[in-house]
Amino acid sequence: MKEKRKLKIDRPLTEAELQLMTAIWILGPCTVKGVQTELAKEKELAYTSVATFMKILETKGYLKSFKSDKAHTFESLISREEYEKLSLGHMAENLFDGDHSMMVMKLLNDSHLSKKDLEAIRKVLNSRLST
Amino acid sequence: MKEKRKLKIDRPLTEAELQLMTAIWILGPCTVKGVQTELAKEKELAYTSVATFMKILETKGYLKSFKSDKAHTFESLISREEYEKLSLGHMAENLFDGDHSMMVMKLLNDSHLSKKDLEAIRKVLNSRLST
DNA sequence: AGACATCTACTAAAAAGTTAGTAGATTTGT
DNA sequence: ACAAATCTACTAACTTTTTAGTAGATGTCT
Repeated sequence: MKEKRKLKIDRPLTEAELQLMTAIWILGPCTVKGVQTELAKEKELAYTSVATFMKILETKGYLKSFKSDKAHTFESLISREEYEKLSLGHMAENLFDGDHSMMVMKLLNDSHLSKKDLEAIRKVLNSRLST
Repeated sequence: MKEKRKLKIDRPLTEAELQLMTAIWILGPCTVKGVQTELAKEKELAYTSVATFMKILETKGYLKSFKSDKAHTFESLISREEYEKLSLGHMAENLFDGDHSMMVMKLLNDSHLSKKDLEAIRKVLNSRLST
């Protein structure tokens, strides 16, 4: 049995926090400076602002940090995939009365999915159904 | 061509606002008192707090109100279905790089969907594919 | 070692979100 | 029409989020 650290997430990431985390997920272990640079593509933010957010995210349990040679290095404690899952679950609870299949239906009907997308989805669906 | 009022939604509803709107979607046109009562099942809130939220939601363009006999009656300007769609779109943008099909995949793989759910999804999928 | 750059910790302050009270207006029942 | 109840508008306070500055610590280069 694999050991599984469980991250307790009561509220989802705020908008700004999510932008930070997105940069961190792209970069992997990184410094404040690294995140600031990556983030700059989307949004300019003062070095100290980025640092503040990193600290907040650490306090909230999304990041851990350790002191490497010069600057602190930060590392995500939750993968993007995990967070995507949590986030979908949160949305399901809040907006779809917990019904995940409703969400799938809605996406199928409302999104502009290409034939290729739909085929890929069918493939996954079939493999889920054939077990 | 059907006339389509476009509701500009920059940010999604906040947690508390969504709870209000959920009550309003259940009730249809309603008063502050009605919403307070409906909401009480989930969360007790002072009459004036509910009134404040209604006003905020009106200012933000989610509700309109008109004075009926005694109290104001409020009415939603966006259906739950529309909001669900917007919300999914928002999440797609923020977390899935705009890729709706990724979201579907994730739901199929991560959610505990029953055989019945999966069959229903297949049905929708097939009808989307057969056009 | 001293000067310079960079980093962290602490502080702060504005904006948004959440919750509710007070007072004056309106309605209702008698 | 008057008293009681209810409603709206305005205000307020407290929390969280977002953003950044200042000062002191730490590391770098010569």
